[in-house]
Amino acid sequence: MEEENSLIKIRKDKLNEIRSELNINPFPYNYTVTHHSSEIIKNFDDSAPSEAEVSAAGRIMTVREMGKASFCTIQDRDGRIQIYVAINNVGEQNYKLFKKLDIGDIIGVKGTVKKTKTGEISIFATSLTLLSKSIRPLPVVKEKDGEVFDAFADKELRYRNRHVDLIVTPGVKETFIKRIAIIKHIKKILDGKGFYEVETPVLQPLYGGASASPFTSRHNALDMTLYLRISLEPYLKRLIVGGFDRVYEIGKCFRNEGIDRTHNPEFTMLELYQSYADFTDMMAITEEIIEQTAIAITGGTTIAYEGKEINLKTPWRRLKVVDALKEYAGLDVMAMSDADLAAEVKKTGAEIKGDFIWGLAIDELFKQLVEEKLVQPVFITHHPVETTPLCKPDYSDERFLQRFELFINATEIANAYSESNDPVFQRTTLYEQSLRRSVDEEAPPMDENFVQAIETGMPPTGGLGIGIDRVVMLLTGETSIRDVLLFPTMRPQD
RNA sequence: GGGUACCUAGCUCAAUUGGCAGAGCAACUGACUCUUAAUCAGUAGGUUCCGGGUUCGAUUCCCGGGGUACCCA
Repeated sequence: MEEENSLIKIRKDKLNEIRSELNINPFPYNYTVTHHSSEIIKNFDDSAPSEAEVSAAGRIMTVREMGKASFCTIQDRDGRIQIYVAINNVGEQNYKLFKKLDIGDIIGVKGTVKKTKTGEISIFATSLTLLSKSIRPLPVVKEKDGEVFDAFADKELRYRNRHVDLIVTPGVKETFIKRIAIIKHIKKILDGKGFYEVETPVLQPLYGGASASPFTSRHNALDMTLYLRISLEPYLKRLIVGGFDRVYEIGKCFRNEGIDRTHNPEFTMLELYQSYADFTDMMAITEEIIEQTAIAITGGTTIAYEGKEINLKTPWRRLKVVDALKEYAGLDVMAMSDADLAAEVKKTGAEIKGDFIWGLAIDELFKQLVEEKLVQPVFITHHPVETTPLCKPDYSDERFLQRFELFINATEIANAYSESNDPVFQRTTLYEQSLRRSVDEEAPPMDENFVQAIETGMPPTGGLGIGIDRVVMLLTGETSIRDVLLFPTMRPQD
């Protein structure tokens, strides 16, 4: 148990005094709230002040005591409002209670709404009710004219104590409310197009749909290993086979890899699959999702991010991987020998796992030399066939795929395919991929049940994956994934 | 995986060349019936992230460990 500091001791003593001296239950069961702070301020009519009583509740954030009349500010679900507490209005017992309250306590207030002499709309309290006594002190953040003093600045403490961060750091709650709105809006768009939202297994006997190391867990009763999914793809495709012709899922995926500004071990993906569609249909859906959501959240299609201006107005540019290499890196990879390609890869400092493979070399060069330059939205298309076994080759040149990745602000936001549905081809490519496990530990194992599903017959299908956390970062201006995850993964403290 | 920086009171931060560990806010006591970063007077509050080492003496220098942030692969 944590050692008790003196501030907590003092607050526990006050808690006992409230019970024993004032005969007040510090943790009552409910309280009737008639108005929230923002409504009170919005509804206030200076020309005809109402004498009607309002009842509000919230957490005490500031206290200014002055003898027999004091001010405090409470914070509720959507803002703050000042409370005027005068002994003449609330009575002696209530005022004694007020003197024992601390920043962080949750109170209910009844009173009338008026402006103070200095013009601040306030509740002139007629009674106070303690709703919950706080015994652990909050960081004290002061604010004047929008300027914040003594901000709760230690990111480690903020992430480890997000409940505190949400209370005291301006804007944090708003970011997460935006996240909620973004996801809601995306669902609305897809629901409107006749997509069914489904839930597929998080715990899986085999994993696939991406190249990544999984988290491993164990089922005791079945005495078996289970993996946390690395993508949503394998089960959503089974549903396409099963006759759901349009499905999507927004859910957590888990990848056992490092943590940085754009990676958290658990993150949220949207994947959708549409029967009878191809990757160009997926481009149209991607454009609609991002553009329309940006308009709904930010009010327009131009967003400022890290000092750059990003224009999300559609349609977006489409550029083949090999053309992007020509344009941004000055490399005509189609005219280069394998040896030249290998030498270029080596120059970038990257390494190719296993033997030289033409398509993977081109993919690596793209990642190393081009990605960082793709600030405005662009669909990068036609990756080499070796980059994934789950996508159809393009009929006009079978060395390349009917695939795109969407880049915005040098970050991969979406990835889409004309999904592979030739079962003979699919069995071969997945088997070959599983063999790569000897040189690439991220290559997923062979999934016989998945191949059998494809063998049953999957319609031509367009598939799309969107990194929700990255979309939220883009639309909220946050530069770290940790600032758009309520509870980012942290190492244990001790 | 590599590099750099940071970790001091509940919070935000100081501490000169290695020389008594400090301030503001918060807390506590008192004054104050329209304050708003309230004000005024006073009081208290520390395992300087952890473990070693050098030294008469370490928050400071060295080694190891932990955590976080930023940059790079």
